[in-house]
Amino acid sequence: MRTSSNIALVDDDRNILNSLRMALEAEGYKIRTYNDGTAALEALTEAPADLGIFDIKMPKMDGMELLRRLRQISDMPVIFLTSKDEEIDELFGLKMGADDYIGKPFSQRLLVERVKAILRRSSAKDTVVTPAQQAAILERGQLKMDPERHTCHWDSKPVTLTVTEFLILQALALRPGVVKSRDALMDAAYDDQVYVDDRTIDSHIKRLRKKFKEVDDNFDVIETLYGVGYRFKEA
Amino acid sequence: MRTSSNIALVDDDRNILNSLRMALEAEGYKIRTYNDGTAALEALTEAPADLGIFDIKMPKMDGMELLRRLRQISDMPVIFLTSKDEEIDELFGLKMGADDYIGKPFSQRLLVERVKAILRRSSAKDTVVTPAQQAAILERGQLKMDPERHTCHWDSKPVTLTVTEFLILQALALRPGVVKSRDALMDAAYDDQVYVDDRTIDSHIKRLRKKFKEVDDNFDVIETLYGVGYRFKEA
DNA sequence: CAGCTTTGACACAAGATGGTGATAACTCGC
DNA sequence: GCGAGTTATCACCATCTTGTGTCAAAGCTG
Repeated sequence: MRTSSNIALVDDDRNILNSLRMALEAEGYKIRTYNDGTAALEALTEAPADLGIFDIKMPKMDGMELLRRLRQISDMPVIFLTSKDEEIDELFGLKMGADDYIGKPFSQRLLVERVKAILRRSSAKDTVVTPAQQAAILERGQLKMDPERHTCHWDSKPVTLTVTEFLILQALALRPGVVKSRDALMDAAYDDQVYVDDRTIDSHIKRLRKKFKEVDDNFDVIETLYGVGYRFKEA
Repeated sequence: MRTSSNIALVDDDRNILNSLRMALEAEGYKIRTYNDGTAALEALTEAPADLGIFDIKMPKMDGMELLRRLRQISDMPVIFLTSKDEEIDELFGLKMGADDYIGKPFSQRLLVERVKAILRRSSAKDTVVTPAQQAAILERGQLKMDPERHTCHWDSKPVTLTVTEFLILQALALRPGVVKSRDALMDAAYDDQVYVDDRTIDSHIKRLRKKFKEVDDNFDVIETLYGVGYRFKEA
């Protein structure tokens, strides 16, 4: 990855801190760790991060309070770590814009997935697709998609797409010529909380190409851009 | 390199001092070593360096204190060496502008890479490229670059660039007539932590020139400035 | 519940890319 | 014109990325 995201970990348990640091560094993120909310707040004031992962229960300043104060200076996404027996004021978290809760004990795999999901969203949010666009009939050359009927045609020949395929193709066709990263395509096809492997997008692209090849052997409208993503060929 | 950078090493362990001196001198840097913070501070007050590498734990004056005092007279970049069992006050480091932490034991190769990355950054930091600039369509004479589509045209003829090539050309074209050192180009194309050889930039420049020559035999917009870097020819 | 579809994940191979070192060519100051 | 220093170019190889086949899990239908 060319530019890696910056994550601030805050927990009073150094074991958790260390194991999370390792797990996330293995994914290529830059990690900063803090033992309590006070230190974290100061540091985040100095230098912002792309994502915060806060333990709820901490000495000096707990996660909630940390978030409350942080919100005065930043809108960075935040994941809360909660023990099952801890009282969570989920409403408060919602108001303050906590993006996720993960209950301890949690699997590192789960956490990493959530992290990816959240960072994916915040990095791709500049290219949001409006509901209106999603509902509108889409015509791009030989392609015609009708979301309402969930039908898709190529040269007036019907192509049966599954839901995921439909969403991915739609996201691509909506902006012909524009490269969509795999992250952006995930954003289009999946719920916010879900993160699937990058290669899953490849799988769907493969299935899309195959289905269209069956009605038109020369189908080549989905272009691959090595190291970047996919693109719907411009007219 | 025309003027080799000047590095101040401060550590109370002479073995570390010596091995680091050797490793860094092999890279062509000028090294000055000090055994404690007091001596280092005096010397740095007299004659500044381009980079400091400080052990955190030292007699007389530790690395933190050294940095604090140093900041009153200089903003040179600093790398801290930390033992795993040492308490790092990362916040302090952040405020004071420490640029990196390296935990002992460290590989010399790692350290040398960090050193190069930091010196590169600090020498090129005056020519930062904003994300907005990176996303904007760029037109300079016959050249047209569209980051969103990841397309590049010369006289309306398409030129296919890889990601790295695209970033380097973009950095050059963004400021026609301005010389970009290889360090600055690395900054544009690579993540902060990564350091690649100077020759790598040459390779990419070569590949760029070749690709443009293929569509226009008279292409000469990328100029070489002997001993300095590259420049996008001004209109 | 059985059978079908959809989906995500993985493994592998093929291909693209980019870093590196060597060497030749060049530039510049003297 | 010489020599030191700098750049161009080439080819190799390691690494990263992608396409595809396969499989098992999950979902859906009747």
